[in-house]
Amino acid sequence: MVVKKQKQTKQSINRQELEARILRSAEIVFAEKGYNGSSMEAIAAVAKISKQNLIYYFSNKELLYKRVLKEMLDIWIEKLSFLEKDGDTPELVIRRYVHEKMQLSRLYPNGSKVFAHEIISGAPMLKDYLVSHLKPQFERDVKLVKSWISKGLIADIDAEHLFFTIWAATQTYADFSLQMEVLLAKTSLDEDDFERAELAVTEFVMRALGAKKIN
Amino acid sequence: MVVKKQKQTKQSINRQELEARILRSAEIVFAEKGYNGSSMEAIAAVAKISKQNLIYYFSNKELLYKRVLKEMLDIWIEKLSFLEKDGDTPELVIRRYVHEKMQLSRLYPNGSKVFAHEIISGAPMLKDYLVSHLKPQFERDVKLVKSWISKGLIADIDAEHLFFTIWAATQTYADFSLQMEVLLAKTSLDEDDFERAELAVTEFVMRALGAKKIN
DNA sequence: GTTATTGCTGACCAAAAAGACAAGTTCAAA
DNA sequence: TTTGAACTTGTCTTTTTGGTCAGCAATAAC
Repeated sequence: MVVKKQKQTKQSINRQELEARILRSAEIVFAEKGYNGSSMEAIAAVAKISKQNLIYYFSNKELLYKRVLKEMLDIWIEKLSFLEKDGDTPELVIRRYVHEKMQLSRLYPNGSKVFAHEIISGAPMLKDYLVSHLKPQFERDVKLVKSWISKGLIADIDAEHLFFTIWAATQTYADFSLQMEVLLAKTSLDEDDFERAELAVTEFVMRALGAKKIN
Repeated sequence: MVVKKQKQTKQSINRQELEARILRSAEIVFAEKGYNGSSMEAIAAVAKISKQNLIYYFSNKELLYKRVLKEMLDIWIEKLSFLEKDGDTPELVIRRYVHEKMQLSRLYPNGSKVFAHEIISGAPMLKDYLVSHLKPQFERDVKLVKSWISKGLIADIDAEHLFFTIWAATQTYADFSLQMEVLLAKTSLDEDDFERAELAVTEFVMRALGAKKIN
């Protein structure tokens, strides 16, 4: 693919910066209010621009929403490729996978929430993307896990539901953080909470795999 | 508490029925669209009454929404009391807990989704209830698990995060059912899927507890 | 049968919000 | 410095939606 070299004028730099700021702002508002509850005006206010200017950059709400969703999903798909490098044990691969997923919950809680809202709502804007992008990766990853099982490298577990469980257990630290904050009597989850969470989840998963050594 | 005996007229019976139908309808719409995205008109349409009549029964949207939420939470709190009967092993108690939670995901997917939307959005209408009702139960249950650990009945796991993981892993079968349907190439999760899911989740949790026999 | 209560509906209103449009402003290239 | 393009804003229209209100209809009480 040919990348058109764009001259970096003052304007184009501003444009990029402002677009990024808008996307971050939209993420915050969509995460809290969902698609329908978020007004362009509210997003503009967070981004500190006028509604009209927001519309200039993203001509309508649906488009903006889809951009936010797609950004999040692209990050996930990139970071969560289940790559088996030479010499990696299944244990290490899965351990790394849990770690990465947990990082994403910590670093992108808002994007994660937008995604969650969307899926819970029946994914009206996302279904096709799931089929075309997520499903192939899922099937590949499931196949790999099943091959580990058949080679006796890990315990005989349900591969599909292993993924569902890992996703749920990690994603919950983004989506349901408020519930945990209430139950743990904290104003927000800090570094330590995430570390403890990752340790706990990793240990659960490792035991499920029948790993011998747990540390 | 004195229960006022209400005469069961034809009207009052209809009222109860219609109220229940409205609540079920509201649950469906709120689950799909969230609070802001759900219009009273849409709820009325599902319940097959006029918007004005809906407002006659539930004078405003917030009230209706809170009723739906409260109904769901009351069911949860009732079904998920972590009761230790005489002779129950920790293993059995937790096994039953997972089973109950899974049942709730299967039987009340819509209520579960409404709850999820609410928590993800920062629980604007629910925070107080969480503090007053859920937190005490959580703390009691955590305490019990910790006592099991100190008695050496189960492995030394992180009690708080054990609950977070169980909740996430079970709730996901209600909230994220669409994602699974896409990935498993099904139009809806059936009895078998839930059975398989429960088996998988139960096994994960049992292994995490360090249970000797797994079946 | 008459009256009072409960249940229901149509006509409306006010607020919110998406987005169109036109006009003005800033900036970069010639 | 001029010119055209990129950027920004104020005004207006239309649609949606939560909710009111007055009145009609069905039912229960007497």
